[in-house]
Amino acid sequence: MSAEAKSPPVAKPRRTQAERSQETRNKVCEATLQALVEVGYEQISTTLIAQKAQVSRGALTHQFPTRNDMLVAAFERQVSEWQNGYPFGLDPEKEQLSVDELIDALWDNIFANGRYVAAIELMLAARQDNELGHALRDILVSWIRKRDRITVRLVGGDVDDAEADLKVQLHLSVLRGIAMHQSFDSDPLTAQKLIDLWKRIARQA
Amino acid sequence: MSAEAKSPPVAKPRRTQAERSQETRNKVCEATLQALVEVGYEQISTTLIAQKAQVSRGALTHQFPTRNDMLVAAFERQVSEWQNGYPFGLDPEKEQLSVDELIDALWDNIFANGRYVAAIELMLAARQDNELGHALRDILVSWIRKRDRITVRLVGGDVDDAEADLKVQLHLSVLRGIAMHQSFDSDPLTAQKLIDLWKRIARQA
DNA sequence: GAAGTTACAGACTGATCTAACTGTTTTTGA
DNA sequence: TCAAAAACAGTTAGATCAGTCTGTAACTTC
Repeated sequence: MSAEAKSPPVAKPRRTQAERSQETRNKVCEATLQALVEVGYEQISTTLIAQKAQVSRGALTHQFPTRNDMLVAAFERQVSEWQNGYPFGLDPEKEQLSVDELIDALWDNIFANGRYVAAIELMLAARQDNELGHALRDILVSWIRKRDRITVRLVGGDVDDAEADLKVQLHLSVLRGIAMHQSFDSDPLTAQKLIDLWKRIARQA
Repeated sequence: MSAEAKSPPVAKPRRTQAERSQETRNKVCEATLQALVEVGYEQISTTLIAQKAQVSRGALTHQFPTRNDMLVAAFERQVSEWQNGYPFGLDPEKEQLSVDELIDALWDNIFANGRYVAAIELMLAARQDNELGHALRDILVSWIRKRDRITVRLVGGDVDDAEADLKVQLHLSVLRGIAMHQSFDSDPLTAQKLIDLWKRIARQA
């Protein structure tokens, strides 16, 4: 008699290939972003990332043939996270934010995290690397464009209003500058004080 | 008999050792700063710098035993340049600047130049390198402290006035953010527009 | 359940870089 | 004038790293 005649259709694998791939890619990207924050671009090597991600170097190179592929994927993932969290579940066509709310939302969702500076570091490092630089720039500009358009709407401006756009750019520049300050300054309270001061000033303008 | 008894005092050398040293160091530091702007930290190697500085690698390593020594010296030189140009020949105890003048002065003397971003890149890259990072930080904090104290006086604040100090920090953060923006943005006019907008807003506050 | 495909593991290689080292030239000091 | 010191030039050793390659395991398709 054959119990195996009616064998289970496929003997369901524990994890599909797609799942395995995705898991490895996730681990590598996450480790890369962490390493970027913790030890900086300079220290990143494929060997280090493989160790950090608890993945063999072979697995890493299989998923990301070149080091740049790995860096681009990590960058893309971070940008995606920013995109997914923006505009905070609001509908810019219907809802608007006060200046205070906008500043807090931008800061909390984008700039407060060490990963913003890590992204800057990556962009700076890749500035002159034609291949990597262009790849990162392409990812960035598409997000920037989207972010800026949404933000202008969020503060009640028109998409084509150059003046409103400039104001948004100033908001972003201020927070960017404070984020950079924070990454070097030892006192974590200074950043919040600067944000509060900026809120006060921006409210009047 | 001795013609050499009254020998010419020294037979003046073309260049003294001190001059030769200084010249080599100058060339190397200058080349390093240029390379930092042009090709970025990532691409900098002692070989490249030696070529760029028109100096043999031997001369370079003689003056700067390690790569870090070279980087630190270049950084120090840049900070010195900022120090020497500040506070623009004014006496902060007697003269004061308007908000507009302060913003222009800070921008023109520190932030406008690509070397500001280059310095940021260096600081970021060295963030986790204990040896290099500490050396750069030490150079930076001494200058920062001095700069901030002078700037507070320049706008008429008291050295111990926390509120005035915070305002200065915000000015610096805004310009820092705009400088970063500029280093990525293709349109060179945006920076000036942002500065003008910031002037308008800062004037009112 | 067998053949084919994809994921993974780890060793190897060539290129590159820093730091050390050896030898040469120039300057200095007596 | 001559010996010592400093500046300079170029080579080499050791380490690291990215990318390649070979072999194995897991999954998929027919």
